[in-house]
Amino acid sequence: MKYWLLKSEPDVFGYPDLLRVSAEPWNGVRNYLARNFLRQMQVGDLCLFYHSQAKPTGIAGLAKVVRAAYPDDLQFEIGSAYHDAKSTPDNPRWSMVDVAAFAELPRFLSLDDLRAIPELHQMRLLQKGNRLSVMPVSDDEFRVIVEAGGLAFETLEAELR
DNA sequence: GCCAACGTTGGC
DNA sequence: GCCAACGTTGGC
Repeated sequence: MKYWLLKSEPDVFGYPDLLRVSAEPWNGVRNYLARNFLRQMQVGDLCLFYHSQAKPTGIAGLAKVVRAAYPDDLQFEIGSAYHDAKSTPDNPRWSMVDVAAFAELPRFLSLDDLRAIPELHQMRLLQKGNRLSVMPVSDDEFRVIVEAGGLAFETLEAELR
C-alpha cells in the first residue's frame, strides 16, 4: 500500500464535505506530475487530506482511494474551467480517482505543527516552492503524521484488512 | 494583495 | 531546442 497527500481548498471542498459524501471524484488535476501520481494510486491507498488557501492550512483527515485512475470527465466538458480541447476520448490526457473519507484527525495538524516535527523535515510538502496538489508520502512520514494527529497507526492498518 | 516558485506557451 | 513572457499556486 502507498500513501499520498491531496490538497484541496476548503472553501471549495473541504474535509467536512468529504465526510458528507460516499465518494468524491478527484477531478480537475491539470499538472502532469500530479496526474502521474494519480495514475499510480491503487484502491485502498490512504491519503492525507490537506487544506490549502485556508485559515489555518493543514491536514484535516484521511481519505481512502476507492477507485483507481480513470478519465477525468471535466476535460471533455465544454465551458468547464477544466475543459481541455486537446484531449480526446480515445486518448484522454487527464485522469481522476475516487476517494472517500476514512478518518478525521482528532487533532488538526497545521503547517506549523508539521514543520515542528523533526521526522518531517524532508517531507515534500514542506519543501520550498512546492505546489503539487497530489504527492506521495513515505510510510514513515504517514505514520508520524497520523500519530501526531491523534490516531493509532496500527489500528488504521487493521481496519484496512 | 503581494510575491516567490514553478509550469506552460510560443516566437525564433 | 532555447528562453522570455505569462499564468497559476499557495503561504503569508
